[in-house]
Amino acid sequence: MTGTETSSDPDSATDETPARVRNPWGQGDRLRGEILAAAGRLLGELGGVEGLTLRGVARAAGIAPASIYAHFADKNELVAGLVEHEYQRMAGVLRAVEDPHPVRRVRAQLHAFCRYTLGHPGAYRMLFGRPARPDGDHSRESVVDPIIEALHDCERGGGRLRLPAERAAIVLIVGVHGRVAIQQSRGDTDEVDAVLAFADELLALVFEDPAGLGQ
Amino acid sequence: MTGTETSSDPDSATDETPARVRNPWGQGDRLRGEILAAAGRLLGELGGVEGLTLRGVARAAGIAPASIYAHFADKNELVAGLVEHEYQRMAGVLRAVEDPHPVRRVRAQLHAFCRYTLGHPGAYRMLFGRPARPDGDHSRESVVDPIIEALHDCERGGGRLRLPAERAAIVLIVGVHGRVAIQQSRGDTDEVDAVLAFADELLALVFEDPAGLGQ
DNA sequence: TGTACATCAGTGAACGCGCGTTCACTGATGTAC
DNA sequence: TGTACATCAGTGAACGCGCGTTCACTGATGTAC
Repeated sequence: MTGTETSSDPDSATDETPARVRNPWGQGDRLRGEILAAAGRLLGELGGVEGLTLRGVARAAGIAPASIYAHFADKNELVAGLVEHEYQRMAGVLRAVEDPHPVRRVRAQLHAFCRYTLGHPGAYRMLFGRPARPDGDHSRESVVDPIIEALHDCERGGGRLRLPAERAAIVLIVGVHGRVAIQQSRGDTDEVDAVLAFADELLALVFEDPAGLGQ
Repeated sequence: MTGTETSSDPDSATDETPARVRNPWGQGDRLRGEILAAAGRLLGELGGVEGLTLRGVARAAGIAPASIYAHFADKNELVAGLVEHEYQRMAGVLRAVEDPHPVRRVRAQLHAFCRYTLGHPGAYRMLFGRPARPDGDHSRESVVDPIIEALHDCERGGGRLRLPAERAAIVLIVGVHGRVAIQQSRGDTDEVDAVLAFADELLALVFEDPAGLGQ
């Protein structure tokens, strides 16, 4: 329903968009954030970076296409900025997970990952569906490391893993990643429960004694 | 190195392409196959369906863009045809796996899936990276069912699974799927061994007694 | 206090390009009589 | 055997469109003297 404009000029926001007030002196950088936010919204609507255009982002942000160039050298830089932006949002969600009980923490981390990526398919596809990532592939540190940490805590608490914690963590997020990807490719991102159940199943597999997990 | 054309007309195959001989009377359908083959090649070069254009396919096939319309109503139909085409190729590879020993068969199936998808990143991304699939989602039958079959054979042979065979099969291909996706997103599709090792790890997790797997 | 000027945030119109699609056509191969 | 015509595989040129990008600009807000 985004293409229902009646104007002949697709750049103008005809439907009484309230003519954005310009940012005050010295705060021109704020537009950068607004552009990224608009691009992020668009990412959600489009389901990925595929149909993302500078003109579309400008339209969504209520500015002229040319205005983007004050903040990003070209389209590539916009996309790179968007990748970083969306990556930080996701990493923030994972970092926010805390639970004194280590097994429950791992579980919560996996669930948070599932919920967030299912809720943001466009961002997910942009971040994980392409050989274009925040440089140095620091997704490892932010996504895997907290899980390794929690698994170590599990072992200290007496839990017995069937794999070294490092490998187990990878099995967990890789598996969950695959499950989310499949759900996405079905276009069925509302069906969260089945994905969470899969995460639990995987978690049980990684421990020697699945029965004792809950305690 | 595909864009090194010196001509001003990007549609003409300037670099002495040998001016394709037209198909004989009554065999016009052969062009359909040639178009799909050319599109498949392009898919590999582009790493996905993203940059695929009718004009590009025509160039790769050595025909005029207009000639495609004799075989596909529009671009969507071309892509749909390509999905079906590539899907059949992949399913064929999996179907070809056979081994009397059921555990080895599951392993070979997983490895075949890994090898094929790593070797065809563009096709993989087209097939699994989007809510556009051969209708009815028959990927389940062709990919998962052979694995379920083999797992049942494992059980009949005395192997003990930690999960019902149906769930175990899903854990296996979903996990392997995730692993491949990550490898793809790193752009590192030559590193096959690590992916195969992951598949083995997952396979061991699914059985009660990993040690007895080999026999 | 006034005024000339610099700086800032952002615009509007234009550019050349490759795209998907249409349409009238060409020339070789077959068929009817 | 000849000839008129139908059918086939495929083409070339053109169309309108949205795209990324450039460039000269506008008008408000600050600073120097």
